[in-house]
Amino acid sequence: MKFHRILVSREALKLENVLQAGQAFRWIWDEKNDLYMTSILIPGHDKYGIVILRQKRIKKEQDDEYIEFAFKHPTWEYSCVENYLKQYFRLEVDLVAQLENWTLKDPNFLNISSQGIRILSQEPWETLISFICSSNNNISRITKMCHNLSTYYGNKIGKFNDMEFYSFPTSEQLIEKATEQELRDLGFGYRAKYIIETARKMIQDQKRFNVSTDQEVFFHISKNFSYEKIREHLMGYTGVGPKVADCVCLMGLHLDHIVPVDVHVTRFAKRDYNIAATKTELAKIRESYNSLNLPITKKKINPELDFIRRKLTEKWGPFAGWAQGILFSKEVGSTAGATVAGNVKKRKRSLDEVDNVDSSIKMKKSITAPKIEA
DNA sequence: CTTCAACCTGTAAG
DNA sequence: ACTTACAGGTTGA
Repeated sequence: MKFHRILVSREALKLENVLQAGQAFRWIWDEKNDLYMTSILIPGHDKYGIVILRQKRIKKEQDDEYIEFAFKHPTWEYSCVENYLKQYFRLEVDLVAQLENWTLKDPNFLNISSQGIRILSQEPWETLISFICSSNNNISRITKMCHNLSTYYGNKIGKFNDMEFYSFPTSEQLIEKATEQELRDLGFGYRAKYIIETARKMIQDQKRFNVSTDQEVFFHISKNFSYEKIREHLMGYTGVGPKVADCVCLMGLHLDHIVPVDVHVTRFAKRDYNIAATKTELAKIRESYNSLNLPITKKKINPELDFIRRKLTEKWGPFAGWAQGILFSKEVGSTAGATVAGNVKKRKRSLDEVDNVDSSIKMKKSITAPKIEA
């Protein structure tokens, strides 16, 4: 297995804080070898492949800082994987410079490190389903759900280190193979219905936009719609409210200025920024969705949270979503009370429990319990 | 239009 | 052992 390097500082990217901290849910951490592994689809190649990443934790003096990647796929060249990873990690965005920029505008950033937290550019369909699963849920279980979707409804990709890898299922595969009851038996709870209905609507959207893949549907709406229209469309799926829609916009459709507002963001927005809307401002927000003719948004939106979203985007600028990622991590870390400064919660998946899935619905423990790193 | 209970499940904490 | 609270929300009344 040959590893290739991509130069990037740990200040700009820390795999441990990006790959398993609530943004992506299908990276597997091999604790023993300190590797991160997943299956990915590179546009232009029809088959999924396996990517392996690693990053040294300690930097020696005057050493270059880099991440390393290896891969397994019939036709990939190292350069196309490198290009893919560069865009997956959005390395064209200078995180250190952005942090400086936020610090200038916002004193709250004064003593904050980036922790190497970046916003990823993920596959939108997978992002949508993952974040539908995220509602009223914890990272450990979301991770488990995403892996189970792949294992039960995706395609077998191949093995690495004795571990079987699967693709993330398309909407078509979900409709073909999964039922609501089966997903419930797999532990999805009330989200089972959301997933089935979303997959069904996605198939309809493919017809409506005259395309044949999930990805093309997202490409279409992202290319032709404004942010408000994109969100309106996303909230047309069952189980998708403003927060999930914004997560898809930010992490799936690279709308970098979008700030998904959840309970943690709401907390620090009020506490640290004193953000509170007046009645007039709330009325104005409602009015804006009326005049733009966005009935679903109007129905699902919470004007108070939408106000917070607007204010934070206004404050932080074009990469506000990235700023949110850093503060969010800090907020969750401190509320969890179990992380040291500079480290986010880390979770692992053990190697031996993943394999060996038979056709019967058994699932449950494919992921080990969350582990907090000291 | 706002408010609020209900919703599945796994796990840590009482 | 047994109970309760909570987790990056959304829905429907």
